[in-house]
Amino acid sequence: MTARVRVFVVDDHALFRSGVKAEIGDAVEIVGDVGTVDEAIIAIRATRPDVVLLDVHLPNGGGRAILEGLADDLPDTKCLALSVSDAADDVIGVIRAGARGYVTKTITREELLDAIRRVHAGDAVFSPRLAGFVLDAFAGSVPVTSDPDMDRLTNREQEVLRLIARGYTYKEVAARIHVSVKTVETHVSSVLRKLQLSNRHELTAWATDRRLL
Amino acid sequence: MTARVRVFVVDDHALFRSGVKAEIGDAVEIVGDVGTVDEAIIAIRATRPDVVLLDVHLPNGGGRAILEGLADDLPDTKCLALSVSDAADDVIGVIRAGARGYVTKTITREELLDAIRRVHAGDAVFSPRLAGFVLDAFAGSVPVTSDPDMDRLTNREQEVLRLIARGYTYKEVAARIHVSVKTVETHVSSVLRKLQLSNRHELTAWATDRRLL
DNA sequence: CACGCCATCGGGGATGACCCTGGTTGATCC
DNA sequence: GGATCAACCAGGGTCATCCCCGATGGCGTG
Repeated sequence: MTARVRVFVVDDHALFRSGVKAEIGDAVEIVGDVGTVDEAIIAIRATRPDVVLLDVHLPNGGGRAILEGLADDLPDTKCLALSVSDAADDVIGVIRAGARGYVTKTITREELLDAIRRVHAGDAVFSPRLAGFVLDAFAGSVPVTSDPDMDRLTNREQEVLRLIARGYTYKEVAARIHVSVKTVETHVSSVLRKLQLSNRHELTAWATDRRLL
Repeated sequence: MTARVRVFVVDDHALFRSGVKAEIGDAVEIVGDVGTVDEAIIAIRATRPDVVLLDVHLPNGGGRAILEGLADDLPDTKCLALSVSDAADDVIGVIRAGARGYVTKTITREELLDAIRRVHAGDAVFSPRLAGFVLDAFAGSVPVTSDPDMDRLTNREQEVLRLIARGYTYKEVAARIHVSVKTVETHVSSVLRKLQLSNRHELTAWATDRRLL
């Protein structure tokens, strides 16, 4: 390792940033540290660090906002999410947004340095438990968290909902479940009202969100 | 660790299975080993091991066939893919099928034992480089391998396509790109004709398939 | 310069989507 | 036995979707 890894720190707690700098500032080069999303996007573009240590929970959008703000502009800059949270939603969200690793703040100095080096080398780094969340989401095994909205629909309404969401016309749905088009219209209206949606496109989006297809 | 982890080995090379048994048979309990997909599904159901060491490349479907054959019947049995291949497709495929880890056969005895214990504990285990493949696929950063169908559309048509696929009405699209509703209709017609689709619902499905949203 | 392609717009029309206000039947509950 | 609700159906209306026909101007290519 000839040159030290250039690291940028984003966290809304100045004390935490100081802690990171004090702990690992001798082993890596801290090229900057900020506490807000907007500052981060500007400063990261300017300094082009090797690795960004990114707090997941920030005002104004959090780490995801930064990842999305940077988009694909900096292919050589890897982001390592660093959070107190070990919630699945946080992990999955930030990974979807493009982070290359996720570790919790309980990490030790040595583990953090190792994680930074590995992310910089192109590897993905995880607290093992958290990797499980990602895999579950990836395999699609999060089976829809029992749906209160869906329960408010009658059986027939749910049946119609599924067909409509797949793009069938009212006429096709009517033929398929052997009722009149008018009945289908009635059911669709009920579904839209109960789910507070305004048309079948939103309904399709709603259904795909919940993987009901 | 009071009881030894119960491990089942699936690999079409008997020599390799012997090697695994010789190497780690003292540290874990090898409850069985087979070389074919069909035998594996039967024997794994019967022995209910804690961890299955699973070769990815097998005759008759490979490791994925076994994972799919077992489906969710054995929630307490974790599968650790073990392969000579470090190809992204292999890794992603077997993870999608439900494997909880993937390591290459270059692994050392100690690393393998550690991987087995961690998978058994519910963690996900990866050779770091391979984890990157999974994350890339998960973040959807495989940006659609250059789309011949899409290329046949003009810029304006692609723009309209994206908006229509998101559920905007013709009127809303017209307002957004500052043209008349009639122009939007024309573009949509062209898109539907060129892509050989018959309505906007199929268009939405087509677009989500390709992750154009 | 003629030709093709793109982008823009229009008329007219058939069908679909969505809403509103009705109605009947049958099951269930108190 | 009245109240409630799911499921079914109708008439009539408005707007959206999608198709047919057509037109104009710009822009690049042979």
